[in-house]
Order: sequence, then C-alpha cells, then structure tokens
Amino acid sequence: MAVATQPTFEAFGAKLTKFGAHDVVYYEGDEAKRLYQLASGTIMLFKLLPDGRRQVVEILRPGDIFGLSAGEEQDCTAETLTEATVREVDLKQVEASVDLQRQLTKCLTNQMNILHEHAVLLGRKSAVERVASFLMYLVPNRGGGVGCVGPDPSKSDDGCDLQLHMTRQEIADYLGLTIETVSRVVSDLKRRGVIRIDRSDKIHLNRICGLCQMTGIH
Amino acid sequence: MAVATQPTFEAFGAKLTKFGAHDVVYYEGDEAKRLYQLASGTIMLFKLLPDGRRQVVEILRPGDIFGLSAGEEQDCTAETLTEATVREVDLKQVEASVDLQRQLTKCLTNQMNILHEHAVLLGRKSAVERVASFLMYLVPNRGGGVGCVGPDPSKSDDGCDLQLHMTRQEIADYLGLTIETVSRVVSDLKRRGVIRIDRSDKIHLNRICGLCQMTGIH
DNA sequence: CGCGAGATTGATTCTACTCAACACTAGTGG
DNA sequence: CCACTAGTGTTGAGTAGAATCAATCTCGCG
Repeated sequence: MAVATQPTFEAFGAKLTKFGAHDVVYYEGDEAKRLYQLASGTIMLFKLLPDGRRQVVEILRPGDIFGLSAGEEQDCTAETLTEATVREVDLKQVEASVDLQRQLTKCLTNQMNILHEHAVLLGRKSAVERVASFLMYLVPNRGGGVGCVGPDPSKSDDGCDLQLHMTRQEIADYLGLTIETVSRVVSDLKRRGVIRIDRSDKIHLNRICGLCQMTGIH
Repeated sequence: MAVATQPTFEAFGAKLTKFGAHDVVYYEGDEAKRLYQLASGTIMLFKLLPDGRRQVVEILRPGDIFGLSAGEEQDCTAETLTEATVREVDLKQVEASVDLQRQLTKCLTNQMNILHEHAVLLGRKSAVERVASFLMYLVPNRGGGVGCVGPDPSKSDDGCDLQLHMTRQEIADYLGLTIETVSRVVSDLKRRGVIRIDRSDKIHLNRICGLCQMTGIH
C-alpha cells in the first residue's frame, strides 16, 4: 500500500545543477556519460521524429534518474517543465558502489513500471481515458500510481488542486493526442462537473473517484 | 555502431527453467521476489485492462531481464512466445554483487531505451509505420535498433527471412492496433512487393531499405 | 473429409485529426 | 490607460484512418 520512497543519490561527489523552466538538460544525440537524478522540479524526456512529430516518453519527478543510455548517445531530449535542480554523478562512481547501484536499480524498476502503464495508455486507451489517467497521475498519494483509493467516498477523497506545469501541446505529446483533442476532453470534463479550471494550467478535481472511473482501469 | 552485447547472469546460484511455447512464467499480480533473465527463446510481457483490452509492453530476447517490480507484485504477465529457458536469481543474490548489479543496470537501460522507442510508435506512428517498425525490429543486426544501414543498397542489404513466432492478435496487441488492421497492412506490403509471405508467421523481406523508409524514422 | 483456430477481406461506423476561425491572457509601448 | 501583438487555448466543420461488424478463406489436424 505504501508508496515506495525514492532513494536519493547522496554526496558521492554528486554535483548539483540548477535549471530554469523550459531549459534543456541535454539533447537527443548528446554524449551519454553521466547519470542524472532529479532533485527538485519536473523534467520531461521526449523523442522527435524527423517530420516534427514529438512523443514525451517520461515525466520525471524528484528522485527519478535519467541520462543513462544503452549506446553512447542520449536517446531522448531532457527539458525542464519547471525550475529544477539536478544531481549529476559520474558513471564510474556509480559502477563502483553497490549501494548506488542498488538505488539505481530501484529507480529504474520504478520508472520501467510507469513506462509499461504508459504503453497501455498509448496503445489501448481512448482520449478521455488518457486525459483522466493523466490527471490521476498528477494526484499526490494515489495508491502507488495503480488506482484510486476505492469507490468509497468517505469524505476526504474528493477535491484536489493540480498544477500542471505543462502546456496543452506538452500534454498532447505525452498522451499521443493532438492539442485540440486534449482541449476538447478537458472542456468536456469541465462541462460534466468532474473538474474546474482555475487557470489553463491549474485544474481542480471535484471528484477524484469519478475521474478515476474514467481512466479505464476499472 | 556495434550492438552492445547483452551480459548474461552466470552461475550465482541461478536456476535454469525450461518453458514450452505459450507458457505463462508469472501473472500480473503475482508476488515479485525473483529476478528472471531470458536465456533462450522469446517472451512477451503484457498488461490487461479489466474489459479485456490487452497491451503487450515488451518483447524480450535472450539476455533481457524481467520480473522486477517497484511494488510487491508483478505489473505484467510474462508469457512465452516460443520454447524458452529462463534463469532465475534471488533478489538478495543480485543486491549483494556489484557485478550483477552492473549487468542489471545495463540490461534495464537497454530495455528502457526500447520502451521509449515503443512509446513513440504507440503515440505517434501510423498503422503502416508501426508494422514496418515492428518488422525492422525483428531484423537481426539492424544498427542497434536505431535505424537501417542507410539508403545504400550495395547488395546484401536486401532480403531477410523472419520468423515472427506471434499471431496477428499478439502483433496487434504489441502495436496498439486491431488484428484486422495488422492483416490489412501486411497484405498491403505484400501487394506493394516489399515483403513476401511464406506462412502467416514466416515473412520474407524483399527490400529491407524500402521497408525501413516506411518506419517514420527517416 | 470436416472441423476449428487463425487470418483475410469487405462494408460501415466512429473517434480523433486536420484545417480554420476565434478567444483569452500577458506583455509592450504609444 | 488602452490599443497592439504574440503566444496559447478553445471551438466548430469536415475528413481520414483505424475500429467494428460480418462474411469468407486457409491450413493443419483428427
């Protein structure tokens, strides 16, 4: 039930770097020689097709690691969504330490599971289910990302303010949709009273459980 | 250029298990307490939505590891596509060894990159591009999975026999399509002379480069 | 030979995309 | 203070691509 707390890469000569919002940490194709861990803020990883189509493949949270690649090059571009601080560790450092390795494995496994879930979203879910899943993903303390607390609206399970930190375009590119479809679905959720839109990137969930019912996982 | 060779988990008390074709190694929800490495054969990992929609999230090859989960439970079902042998290692074993950890990281990183690529396919590619990408993925010694050797058909870059080991349904569930769409696209590729179908799961690529041009990555 | 699972093909429907117009917001400068 | 602008978001109309529904085919096997 308890969400696994992400380990953090302490000391070990880790260099802390600050980034502004919408800064690029590295580009797809850059040399991959360091390990990064997000210390604070939000970062997205995305890939581009030559004709400009973009897919956001991961949305990183504090504790998540990135920058590793099977080859010599980065397979994604890493761009901040908000101000962010990033720990950098040299790969050699990591390889030498059992402890760092263990933490690394934990992080990678966690992110892998999220990628699996996201593949289901991209491959099998409708537009509404995608947007609902995305919003649920942003709710703090969901039951480990798996589902909602249950269809038991005791009292506190309702209402939640979300700060998206993403444009409609970024959301669309994450969900494999177009900007217009995202906008339509969001408007529709508003019309149905499931959410309230305070500002375009500030959304209030009126009924979390109701939203969770729309994710396709029930 | 050289494809990174997958490390294999030697000895370390690894138990070898044999599976027949279409055997289930574990189900989604099973307790996750062991690490598995595919020694030979092919295995797919998939997730199910409650209404029966299925998404194949990974197709594993010898050297790939699986069975790790961020939580206590498996997040996917693992089912063999062919006869397969699997190494099992206790998690404690792995945690104790720097060497195993290092190999593990390498495997996970590699699979992560493939998952990223697959997210692009599911989120942004057309049906034709998906099928073309899938077939290219099955070609041995592609340039590390990234692309084709180049538009230089010197002589040997053409012709390649593929054994799919998958039904149309399994392919469809991997590509986020329906069985009918996969069938139509395959028929279309045949009609256009790009491939030849020897048996429904045995396909000959006539022009690899031509096919690669249809993957969307050029 | 007949059966059944898997694959193919056709006709139709529907979801999300495309194209296009318009609205909202914040920032700029007269 | 208020146009003006640029970037972002919303909404509408029409379309295209894949899904759905349904019929037929293929092939291996008892």
